[in-house]
Amino acid sequence: MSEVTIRDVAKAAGVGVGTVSRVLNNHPSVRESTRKKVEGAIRALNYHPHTIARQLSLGKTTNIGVVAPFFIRPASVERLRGVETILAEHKYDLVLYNVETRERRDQLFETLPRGDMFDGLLIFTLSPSDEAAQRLLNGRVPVVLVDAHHPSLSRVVIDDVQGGYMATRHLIDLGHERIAYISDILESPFEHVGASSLRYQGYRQALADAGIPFRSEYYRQDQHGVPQARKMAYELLSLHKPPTAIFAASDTQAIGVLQAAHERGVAVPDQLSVIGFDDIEIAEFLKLTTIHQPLFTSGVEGAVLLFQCMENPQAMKDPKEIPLPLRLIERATTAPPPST
Amino acid sequence: MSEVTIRDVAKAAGVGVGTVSRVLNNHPSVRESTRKKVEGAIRALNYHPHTIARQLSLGKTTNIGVVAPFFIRPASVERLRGVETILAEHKYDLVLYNVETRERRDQLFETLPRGDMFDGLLIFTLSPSDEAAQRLLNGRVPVVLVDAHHPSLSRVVIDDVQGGYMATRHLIDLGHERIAYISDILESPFEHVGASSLRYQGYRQALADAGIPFRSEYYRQDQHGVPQARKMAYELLSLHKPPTAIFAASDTQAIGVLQAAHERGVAVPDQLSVIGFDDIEIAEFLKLTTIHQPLFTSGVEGAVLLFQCMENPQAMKDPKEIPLPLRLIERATTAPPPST
DNA sequence: ATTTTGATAGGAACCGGTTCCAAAAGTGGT
DNA sequence: ACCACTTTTGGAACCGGTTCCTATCAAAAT
Repeated sequence: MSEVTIRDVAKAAGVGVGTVSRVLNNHPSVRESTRKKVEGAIRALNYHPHTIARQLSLGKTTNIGVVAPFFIRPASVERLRGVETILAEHKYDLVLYNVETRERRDQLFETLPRGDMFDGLLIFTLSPSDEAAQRLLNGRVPVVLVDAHHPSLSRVVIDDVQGGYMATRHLIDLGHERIAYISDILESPFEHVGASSLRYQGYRQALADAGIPFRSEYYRQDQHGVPQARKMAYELLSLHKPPTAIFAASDTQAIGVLQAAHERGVAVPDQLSVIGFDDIEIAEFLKLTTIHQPLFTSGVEGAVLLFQCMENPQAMKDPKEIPLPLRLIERATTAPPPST
Repeated sequence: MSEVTIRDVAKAAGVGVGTVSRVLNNHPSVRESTRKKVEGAIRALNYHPHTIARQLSLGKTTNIGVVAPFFIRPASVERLRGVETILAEHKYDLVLYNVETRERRDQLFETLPRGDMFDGLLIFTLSPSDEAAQRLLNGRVPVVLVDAHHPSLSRVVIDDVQGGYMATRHLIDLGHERIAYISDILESPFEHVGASSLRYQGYRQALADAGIPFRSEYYRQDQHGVPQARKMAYELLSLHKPPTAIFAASDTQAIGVLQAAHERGVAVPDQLSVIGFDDIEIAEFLKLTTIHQPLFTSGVEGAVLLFQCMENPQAMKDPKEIPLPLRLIERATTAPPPST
C-alpha cells in the first residue's frame, strides 16, 4: 500500500510540502485552518511518513543499538529489560546485535562504529580491545559499556574482584578450606579481560588472606553452560580429596554443580556448599546462595548514561565509571563443612 | 567522525560517484585499475557507506522486526534465538519491539504496518484482531505470526487445545480425578484468543471425555508470573478437598506451584502431581513433567517462512499454517495420586 | 581509414523526508 | 489608503546513497 508521499499530501491539500512537514512535526507557525486541511488530506490518503527518509534527513534515528552475547547469558535478558524501560520513556526503538562467536564480535566491532543505524550504542559484557575502543570513540555515536571495561569508555560495572572475594570469604567464614572455583574459560574468545578472571583474582586473594594455599586441582574452566559445569563438578567430586565447597562463576554454572551433586548423591549443603554469582531469577527458587548483582539496574543505568552522552556529546571525552554494589545472598546451599 | 560521503571519495579518486557506488557493490563493469584507485581512496578517507541513505535509496533495509511480549515470557527468548540463526544466515539485523502493556500493543499494531524500518515482521504470541490483521495485510511488508493465530496471516503454531488435552489426559491416565488448572488470565489484555484459553478447552475436553465433572474451584487464573502462580497453588491446596494434581498453563507457573507445594510440605509427586507447559530450559533441571513445544524451532520456521514471503510477496495472499508437534515429557513431578 | 561494437565511466535524477529563505498574506497604526 | 511589521506559506536545496542514460574510448570488423 501506502506509497503516498508528503508531496502527494501537499498536492491533495493544495499546500506546499513544507507546510505538510510542519503539520507533521506540529510546528507552531501553521494557521489552524491550514492545519485542518492538511490533516484531512493525511487522513484521506492514509498517509504515514517514511521513517527512513526522515532519519536520513534529520541525521538521527531514534534507535539505540545493543550488542550482547545475548543467548548464552540469561543475565543479558535481565539487563536488556532494564534498558527497555528507559528506551520506552524516550520513545526509542531497539536494534539488537547478538554475539555468539568471536568472528561475529570482531565483525561488529568493525562495522558498528560507523553507527548510522542508531544514535547510541550499548555494549554488554564484551570488553573491547584498545583498538576496538579507539574505533568506538572515533565513531559517530556515543557508546556505553555495561558489565565491560575500558578506561576510555563510559561504563556501568561491578567489582568482580571483590565479588569473587566476597563469595570465597563467605565459604571461608563458614569454615571451609577445600574451596574449588569453576568458571567459563578465562581467556574467553569474547572478552578482553573477562569477569570470570577477575572473580578468580578475588578468589585467590581471599584464599591468600586466609592463609589457605591455592590448589590447582580445585580450579577448573570450560565453556559456559550447565552441562559443562556439571562435568567439571563431577571431576571435582571424584578427586581423592574433593572440595567441601564450590564457588561457581555464574549461577548457570552453579546449577550444573547442583545437578552433579544431586546425581552423585552428595547432599547440599551438608556435604557440599555451593555458591553462585549473579542472582538470576531462578536462583531464588533453587535456594542458591549467590552474589547478587543488580542486573536490571545495570541496564537502566547504562541506558540513562547513554542518553546523557547523546545529549552532551563531549561527555564521551571524560568517561564515567558507575560502580554497582554487590550483595551476598545467603540461601540454602551453603553451610559449614561436614565435621569429618 | 566520518562525515565522508561517496562524493568525497569520488573526488579523491578522481572518478564519478556512480563508479564509487559500483565499486562498493562490486558491480562487474569497473576496470581493475579504477577499482584499485577507488579502493585506495576509500581506505585513505576511512569511508564507510551510510546505511540509512542506502536503505532509502534502495527501498529496503536488511532488518527484520520482531514484536513480542518479550520479558514476561521466557519462551520468547528461546524463539528469538531460533529467529536469530536464520537472520544471521541472511545477514539481516534485528529490530525488537517489546510489548508489556495493552497500550503498547495497540500503538505498535497501529504504527508498525507502515513497516519502513524493516523488510519483514514477525509477531510472537500476540494474536491480532481482525482489524489489526487487515492493517498488517495492507502494510508494506510481509508478516508472519509465531504462536499466534489469524486466518488471514501466515503462522507457525501449536495445537494448544490438544496440548491441554494431552497434559490433562496424562494426569487422568495416572489415576487422578481431582485435577486443577491454573493459568494466566484467559481474556488477556494481549491476546485475542490466548493460548491459555485453548489449553483450558483441552483440559475441559479431557475431563469430559473421561467422565470427570468439572469443578470450578479447581480452576484459577491470575497474571502470569511465579508469585501469582504460587498464590493460586496455595489457595488450591487450602481447599477442603484439594486437588491431587495441578496442570499449570506454563512452566513458569508450574514453578510457582512447586514452590507452594514445597513450602506447604506437600510432597511432589507423592501427594501432588504437577505438570507444566512449554518445556523451558530449567524444566529439565527441575525434573518437571511438561508438554514440550518446539520453541527454538518455532523461531526458525517463522523466520524461514517470513523470508519466503519476502521473496515472493504474493505468498501473503495465501496464508500458510505450519503446525509444530507437541510432546509429553514425563519427568519426576507426576505420579499416581496418593492411595488415601 | 572508417564504422561498429562493447566495455567503462560520469553525473543527473531519484528515494522521501526537513529546513531555510524569500515571498505572500495578514495585521494594525496613522 | 498606505506603510511597517508579523505571521504564514511555498518550494528549492539538502541528507547520502543508487541507477539509468549518455558519453567516451579502444578494439574489432569492414
